[in-house]
Amino acid sequence: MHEPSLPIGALARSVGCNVQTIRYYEQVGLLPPASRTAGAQRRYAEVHRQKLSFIRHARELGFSLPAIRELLALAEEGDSECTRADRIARHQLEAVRRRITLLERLRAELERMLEHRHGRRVRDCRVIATLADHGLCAEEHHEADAER
Amino acid sequence: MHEPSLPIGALARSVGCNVQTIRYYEQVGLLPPASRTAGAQRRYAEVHRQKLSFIRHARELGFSLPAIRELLALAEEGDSECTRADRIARHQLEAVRRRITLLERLRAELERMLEHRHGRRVRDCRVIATLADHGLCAEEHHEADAER
DNA sequence: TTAAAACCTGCAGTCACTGGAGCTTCAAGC
DNA sequence: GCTTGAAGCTCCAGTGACTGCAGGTTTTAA
Repeated sequence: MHEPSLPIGALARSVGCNVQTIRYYEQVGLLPPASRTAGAQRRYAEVHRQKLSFIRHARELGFSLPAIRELLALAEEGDSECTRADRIARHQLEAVRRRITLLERLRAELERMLEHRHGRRVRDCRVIATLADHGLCAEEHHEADAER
Repeated sequence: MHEPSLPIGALARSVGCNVQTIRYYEQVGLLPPASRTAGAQRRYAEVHRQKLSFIRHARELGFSLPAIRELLALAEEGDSECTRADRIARHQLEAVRRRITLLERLRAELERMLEHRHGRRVRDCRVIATLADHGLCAEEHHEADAER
């Protein structure tokens, strides 16, 4: 067996992240240490690629590193109940939904700002005015993000 | 005139942020320094409240601090052309739209993950499986966020 | 053998705050 | 005037998830 043969750069290219990120994941214990050549360079096996791919995919879905850590641990032991993983995913989904709602409001307001610009001088500028006077926006979006 | 009379805590409450944030804005030069009491406590005037409100509102809309700095400068001199402010807002709107598109995809995938869970053991868990195997997601959302 | 590309460690920086330690000042009640 | 507790002060470190750099070493192909 000569399995672990992927240098860090090739691994990075293969999952679409950069090398510092991989070293960072190793440092914080998300990714198990690679084996090393005589000259101390990292060489990765297929199992690393799979785990890293899992992590990156989860990151793209917006999971935090602590959440991913837990998901990885759950994935490891295939016997345990799925409910915990479900709960994490559901939590994430709710966060995503909240964020979308918020962003939709922002989009609406920005569009309104840009549509209604009638002045070409700042003093009549809707963009500035809207920002200056919170009362000008139709919906109130005060409630505080609470997220991120 | 006894204008500047608002202590930092009251100002914070009135715009819905916390006091450290206000001190931070002063530190990075977004908010002009408040006048001080004999005992060196900050006292704010109405103009500060307006400016801070502008900043917070812009932050809620997703503007970065550098962008806000520029918008504030523009708002200051009411004579200049509005186009710059427009460009900033338009740029921001595009970013918001991209973000929404991305998040909609994430939401769809998370929902799919959660709907199709048939196993109650991790080894059959759709959540874990989806994360482990990128091929399982219908749309591809690889292109790299590029945003935020 | 040589040269360039890729790798290594260690540390600092990013963004927009947030939190804490340890101290001082203010305002209200007595 | 005195006390007390809330609110303020400065300075510094930490957050999350990386990213970038300096200065050196290893690998690989020509």
